[in-house]
This record gives sequence, C-alpha cells and structure tokens, in this order.
Amino acid sequence: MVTIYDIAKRANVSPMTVSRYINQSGYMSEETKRKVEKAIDELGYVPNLNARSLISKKTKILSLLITDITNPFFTKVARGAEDKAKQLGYQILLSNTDENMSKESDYIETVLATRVDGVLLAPAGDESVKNLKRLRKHHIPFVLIDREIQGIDCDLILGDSYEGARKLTEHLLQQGHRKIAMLNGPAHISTARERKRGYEETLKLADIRIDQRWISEINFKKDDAHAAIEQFLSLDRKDRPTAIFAANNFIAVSAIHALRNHGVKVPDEMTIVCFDDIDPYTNTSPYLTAASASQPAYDYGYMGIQFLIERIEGKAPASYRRIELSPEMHFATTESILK
Amino acid sequence: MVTIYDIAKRANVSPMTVSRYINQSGYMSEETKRKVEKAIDELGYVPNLNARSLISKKTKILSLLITDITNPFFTKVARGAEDKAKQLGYQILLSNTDENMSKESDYIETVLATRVDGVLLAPAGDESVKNLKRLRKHHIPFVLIDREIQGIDCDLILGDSYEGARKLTEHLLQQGHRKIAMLNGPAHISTARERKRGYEETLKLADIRIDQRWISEINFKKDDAHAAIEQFLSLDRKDRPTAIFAANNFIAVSAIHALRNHGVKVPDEMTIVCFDDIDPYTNTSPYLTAASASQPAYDYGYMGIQFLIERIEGKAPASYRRIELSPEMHFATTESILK
DNA sequence: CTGTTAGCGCCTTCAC
DNA sequence: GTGAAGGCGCTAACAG
Repeated sequence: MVTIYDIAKRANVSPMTVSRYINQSGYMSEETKRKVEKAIDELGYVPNLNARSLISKKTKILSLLITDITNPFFTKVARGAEDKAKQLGYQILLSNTDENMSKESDYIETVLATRVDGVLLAPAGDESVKNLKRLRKHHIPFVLIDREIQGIDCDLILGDSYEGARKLTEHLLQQGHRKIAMLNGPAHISTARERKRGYEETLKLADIRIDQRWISEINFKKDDAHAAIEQFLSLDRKDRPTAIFAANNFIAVSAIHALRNHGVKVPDEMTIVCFDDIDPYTNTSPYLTAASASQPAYDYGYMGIQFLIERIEGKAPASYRRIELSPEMHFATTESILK
Repeated sequence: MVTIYDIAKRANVSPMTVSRYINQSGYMSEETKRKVEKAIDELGYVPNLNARSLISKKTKILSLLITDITNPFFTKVARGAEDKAKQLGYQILLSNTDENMSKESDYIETVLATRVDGVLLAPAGDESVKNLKRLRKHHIPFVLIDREIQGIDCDLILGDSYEGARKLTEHLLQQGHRKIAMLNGPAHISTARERKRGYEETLKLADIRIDQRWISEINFKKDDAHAAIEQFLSLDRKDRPTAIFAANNFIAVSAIHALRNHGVKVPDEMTIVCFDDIDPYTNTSPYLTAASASQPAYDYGYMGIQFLIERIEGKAPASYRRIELSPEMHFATTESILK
C-alpha cells in the first residue's frame, strides 16, 4: 500500500509536507507542491481515512438504524439521509432492525466499535431507551425519527400521528361508516399509541361505541395482518366492520391482500384508509385506499441527517429540537371509488 | 476514550493481555480473564475497530453502490445485501449514483479512501469501466449486479433480460397487439441493450415491421417517460401503438402516470408490460400492467454479497462466476384485465 | 516554508 | 501464561 512515506521519498520531501499537501494546510512553495503532486499521481496514492480517524477521532461515517429499508417510508428516509450526508461529506452505514430489540442492541454495539460520528435512528420500541442511554454514555450524538422515546431528550423528527389518525377516521365517518376497525402497530411504539388515540377520540366525539373486537394490535411489518383480518371476517354480519384504519403502509397492503384472499373486494366491499403512502399509485385511480396520510419521508431523512451533523459539529442550538411534520392527506375521489 | 491501556492499568496486567482477552487469542489464566473482564465492564470499554483496521488492513465494511435505493428493485437488493453482510460480520455503506457517472467516480474515490474490503455495484453504464479498473488497480474486490461491463472480467449476477423481454413481447403478440412500442433505458446500459434485442427479435420472428417511432430511449429513472409518451400519443391513430413495453419499473410507472394525465386509461386503452415488479400489487388485481418480468432482487443482493465476501476472504473459485437469474413472469388474468 | 518527534489504539513478534 | 518493543498510516505540536 502506498503511504505518505512513499510519496515523501519519491518527491524528496518529508512525510509532513505530503500530509500538508493533502490537507491543504499551511503554505508551501509551488515547486514542492508540484513535486508532491507528481509523486502522488505516479504512485496512485489515496489517503487512508482510517489512519486519519485514529488521530482526529472523527470517521465522517454515520449510522442509519431503521427497521426495514424495504418499507417505502424508510426507503425514502434513507434516500434523504444519504443525499444530505453526501452533501456534507459524510457516509452512511445501513442497518435494519426488523423492529427487533436484540438486533437493535447488536447494531448499537457495532456502532460504538465503529466509532461512527452519529446515529440517525427509528427506535424499535420503548425498550430502545437502554440502547439510547448507551449511546449517550459514549457521547455518540443521535437523532430520533418517526418514533419518540419517553425519558430521552434529543433532537426529534416526528409525524403528527394523532392529527393524521383523526382525519382518516373522520373521513370514514363522513363516508357513512360506523363500524370502523383499526389494525394498529404494537403499543410499545409511540406512533401506534398516538394513532390509536386519534382514532378513539374521533369515534368518541361522534358518540360511537368502540367495539374492542375491532381493534387489533399487530406488527408494523410485512404480511402481518392476515390473522387479524380473519378475526374481523369471522364476526357476525351485524358486528363486522365496514372499514379498516390501517396504522401503516405494510399493514394496509397486507390487509388488502388478506381480504382479497378471502374474496372480499377492496375497495368495493371493504373500505381501507391508512397512514403512509401506498406507492406508486397513491394518487392514481383505481384507488385501493379511500384515504391515506402521506408522510414527507424524504424530509425525515434529510432533516434528520442535517440535525445530526449540526450536533456533531457543534453547530446545533443548545436545546434539542422537536419537529412535527404534518402528514398530507390524500382522499380518493368519489368517482374513482365507484369505478 | 477508554483504551486497552486503561483496562490494563485497572486490571494490573499488560495491554497485550487485554488485547488477547478481546480477541480470544492464546490461553490465559481464569483469574486474569476475570480481572480483565471486570475492568472492561467497569470502564465500559469498547474496542476501536479503526485502530484494528490499521493493522489488519481489513475494515469489515463493504460498499453498496447502486443507482437509487428508492427503485424497488434496488431496495430489495439492499435488503438482501445487508442481511447477508450482517450474517457474515460485515457492514454496508450505502451510495446512490443516480445513473450518473461523475457521482459514481466520486464514490469510487471515497471507497478507496475508506479502505472498504469490497464493493457490490450496479454500474451506471458502460463508461463505468474506468471506475472498475480503478478498483482493480487498488486490488479492491468487487461484484457486479444487474449490469454487465464489456472488458471487465469479474463475478457477475445478472437477470436474463433477453429472455424476459422476449416473453413480455410475445405475450403482447398473443393478446393481439401488433403496434407495440418500447420505452427503453439508455443504450450504454447492458440490460437496456438486451431487452431491446429481445423485443426486436420477437417482433422480427413474427414478421412485424418495427416502426422506429415506437422505440424511445430514456433513462431508467423516475418520471422520465412523459415526453416519450406524448410523442407516442401525437402519432396518427393508425400509427399509434396499442401497447407499450416498459424496460423497467420506473419507466412503467412514469408511463402510466403520463398516460393518465393525457386521459388515456390504463389498462383499458393502453396495455403496458414491464420488466421488474410494480409493488405492492404486482400479483393483485386490478392489474395495471398486463404482464411483468419479476426479478429476484433480494437474491441479487444476498448472493452478490456472498460472492464478494468469498472473494475477499479467498474462498472463491479462481475463475469468476456469472450467474443469470431468470425473471419470473406474471400475467394478468383475462378477468382482471376486463374488470 | 519545511522537518522532527511523538502518539492516536491496537496487534505482531519475540522474549521471558 | 504474560510482557516489551515496535509499527500500522497519519497528523499535532513544535522547531528551525
């Protein structure tokens, strides 16, 4: 491997001069500059960032710890994160926790050993508090996205889950639905709690009794809704929900597939609304969902990384920031629903 | 920062003993083991992989260089890659080139400076050959996915673009279409060339004249089909294609959106077939595409990383492997098309 | 403007 | 079984 010593020897200068050239620090004569440049070119030298990190204690690497990159929400988060990181001279390590606490803990250890400069993460659940405390203890800056953790004060980028849930539920009420089920995520995730709160309060305000058999708590993961859908369908006709509020994109898609497997046509025989987009046809008929609360996922990643790097570089305000991004509501037009 | 020296001092042993404990290399008495363990616990020591890399010349970091993580094909590639990497003790750095050669070159420099152990990449185009040669020169192992580069001998994981294109085109012929347009990617990408070859040969075999106005070359990127669609629609009724073969998922989605913007109903008034899936409804009615060639994207990533790590660790066969994965054809049922 | 010295945190090598 | 010396590639701090 070519090192600054090899360059130094060939250019007849000291290694320090080479280092100065590479870092453009301090002045040097045009002639030495040329000599060094020539040697670097001829030998094909590339600086070793690892060695530099050992001294500077900065790796210019960030960790993106999300639950699943194949969730379109997180796909866009990742893209936003990578764009901003590249722009500011950082690289991104990708990790998927699958909403699994032990996987998350695993990755946290790797994060520490790798000496990344910071972490952008969507915590697997409330229990993540121990992982976050571990990061804190080791002075690794982090920013939380999408999910809040009680007892952890930090930069935070969230969606307004409560408000989005209210609007989705209200939309169903306006459409005449009275038996509205909710397919929610696990209660140990803040967004699930907030979305349920929005759902329940909206129904209460409308004086609608909430049948506990209509509320099912599953995972925010792929293909997890099948059993819950069977449960709904097994109810007597009079108790069976006519609409379902899916708490995220994966749940909605899984629900739609499960319903169709059971011969229930969506949207004709069962109305679905959901949090997040169902790409790529969110805004295109035929609408499968009657309404969705679309989150600016790219911005979560982009702003998240920006906040993180500001923290890392000491450019952030002293007090932590809490950003709540409003979901954008998409409603299917009557025409398309009837289609 | 806690180092092995701190641990050594507290445990009353030499730093070397601590190092041995961490790496489980060589024997040591149970007692010293316990002492070291205790010190590590109390001080919260975490080994510094950077320092280790400086000596071992291995970072246990791989680079995943794709065009765009938001392309569902690459999303799944990334997931497969990360899963396999984690399983084998590696981490993944994520980079998006946007099919842009200068961005790709940029990332290659970063790859070199970071001293990653290897690279899994989907080259931006034939011109990538210079970037690959640069990797070669610096002895960085790499595996290519999805796209082949002339003049570069390396492990390769491809889809059978030719065969998939033939089947898609044949399907359109069987459906009675005679005026079939192709919305292709750029000719400097191998998959675009192969898919065009499949399209053209199928039409030739059926004795169908290919109208050059039906072939449009755009980018494999989001929202790039609008102008081409307008072109198609501007043709006289008698020359206007009745079906479109979209060379990838992004092109298909963009085409569908563009068509609908122009009031052309899909699939009723224009039939679309495409390479790749259109998630999440690929296999669910209402079908927007009449047929698709679904690629096992997860496997591209999973196998790609496996091959790469085998190379890195000297466990790969001497000669390079070339894997060609068959796309899985999905055809919409007549019923659903008519719906 | 350029060079020397020392050390980042760890491991290889060779002693004991 | 354990330790001391030296060095991985680079740069901070000081000297000239």
